[in-house]
Amino acid sequence: MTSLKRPADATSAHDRIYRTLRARIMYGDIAPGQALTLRGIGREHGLSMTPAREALRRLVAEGALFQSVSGRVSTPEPGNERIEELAALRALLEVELASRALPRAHMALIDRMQSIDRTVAEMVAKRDPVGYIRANLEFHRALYLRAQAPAMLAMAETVWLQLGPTMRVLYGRLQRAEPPRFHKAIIAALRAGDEPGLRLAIRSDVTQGLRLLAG
Amino acid sequence: MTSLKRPADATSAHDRIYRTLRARIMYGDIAPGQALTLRGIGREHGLSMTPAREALRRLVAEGALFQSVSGRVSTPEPGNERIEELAALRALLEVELASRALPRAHMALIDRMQSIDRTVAEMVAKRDPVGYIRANLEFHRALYLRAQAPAMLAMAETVWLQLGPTMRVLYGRLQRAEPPRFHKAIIAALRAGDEPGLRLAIRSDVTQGLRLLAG
DNA sequence: CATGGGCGGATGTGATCACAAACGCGGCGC
DNA sequence: GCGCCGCGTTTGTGATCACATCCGCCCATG
Repeated sequence: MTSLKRPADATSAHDRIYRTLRARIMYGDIAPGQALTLRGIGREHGLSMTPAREALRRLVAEGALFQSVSGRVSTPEPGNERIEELAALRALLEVELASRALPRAHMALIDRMQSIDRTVAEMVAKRDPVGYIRANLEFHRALYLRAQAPAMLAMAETVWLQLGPTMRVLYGRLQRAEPPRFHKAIIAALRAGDEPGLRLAIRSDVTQGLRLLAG
Repeated sequence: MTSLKRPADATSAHDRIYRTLRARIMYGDIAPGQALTLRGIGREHGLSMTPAREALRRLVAEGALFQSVSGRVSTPEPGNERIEELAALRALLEVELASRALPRAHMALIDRMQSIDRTVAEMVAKRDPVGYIRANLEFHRALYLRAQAPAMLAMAETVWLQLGPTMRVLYGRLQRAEPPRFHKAIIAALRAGDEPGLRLAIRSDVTQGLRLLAG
């Protein structure tokens, strides 16, 4: 564990740990309730506990991880009321983001979204939950990037992050290999420049999967 | 600086630093562009740089502080487009929070909000920007607490935090001692149970001050 | 055999150290 | 007098250590 190499590192070490863990959590690669230890995370990345501590604390601050009173951190197991609230936040933020992106959506973007949607369908067919969640969020992010609203997009991603572990069990629960129904409606509304239709389609798509949890 | 007694400490040390700094930033007690150093913050609290580092990193993660490429942290000096975006976020989140709180707003809550509003007016008369911002946010928080939506409220507070240093210069800029015009409209809508009116009043109150910056 | 106490390992927290990079100030050259 | 270079100081980063606490497991006891 001797610190020697420092090969022109673009980003700091804790940032690498942070990004790695963040991606794993957001895309449902970690099951709810899983415990994470400072020394364990550090060892996995060949680093000491210092960067691991900062990465974990940041994820806790963002609501991606839960910290018990004794300081142990683990991925959260949110209750239904919290899931519903996060879904409502997704709807609120993403409808606004889509609405702002609509006037700037070129044809190239719509084509790219359709391509991503095909990837989503592939992942559904392969029963790959992590790939599914990643592609699905990529579909949304591609649109929202056009909204030119970085703070709003960051908030939406924070919500995705908090929903990550839940989305895993959720999309593992729906066994039928059905791709998201509302993506086609989203693309159609984008093509038509139909703002009310887009808002409804986004809201439906975002709320869709989460609804069957409460039922 | 030797660690001696830790007698039933309710919260950890970095949390105390975090809360202190967070309050100072949110209520506009720190001017934009002010630099903060790890050793300086630690020394101010009689602690080493370790807890200071974690508190600062958390505030950076929440967007309350800006970190330069060299790692130095300072309070941000946001551009106008970012301020507008944050104001839009306030409107989006707080209208929803108010709408959810409306059916649960008892008479006692409305009375308390009126009392807080008098404090706001006092602070305006005393030309106390920090007291003004604190009382004003307390007015809003009292209402939103009734929404029973902790994640949404946390997001709204994060936006307040990011706007803190800006609000200071903003409310320092409007020299006339005028209390917020729309608080009365908010209270009236609450009394009447008028949801559309409440949504409009909240949106107006939130957007009011920020508008004159762009003008 | 069940249950509770105690002990050892695991874990988080804060302090301190070593080091590299960045900042700033003063002196030197023009 | 003005600008630029260089060095000392400041600052952030990661590693390591000391310590208190927590968790779990094993064994003794009823």
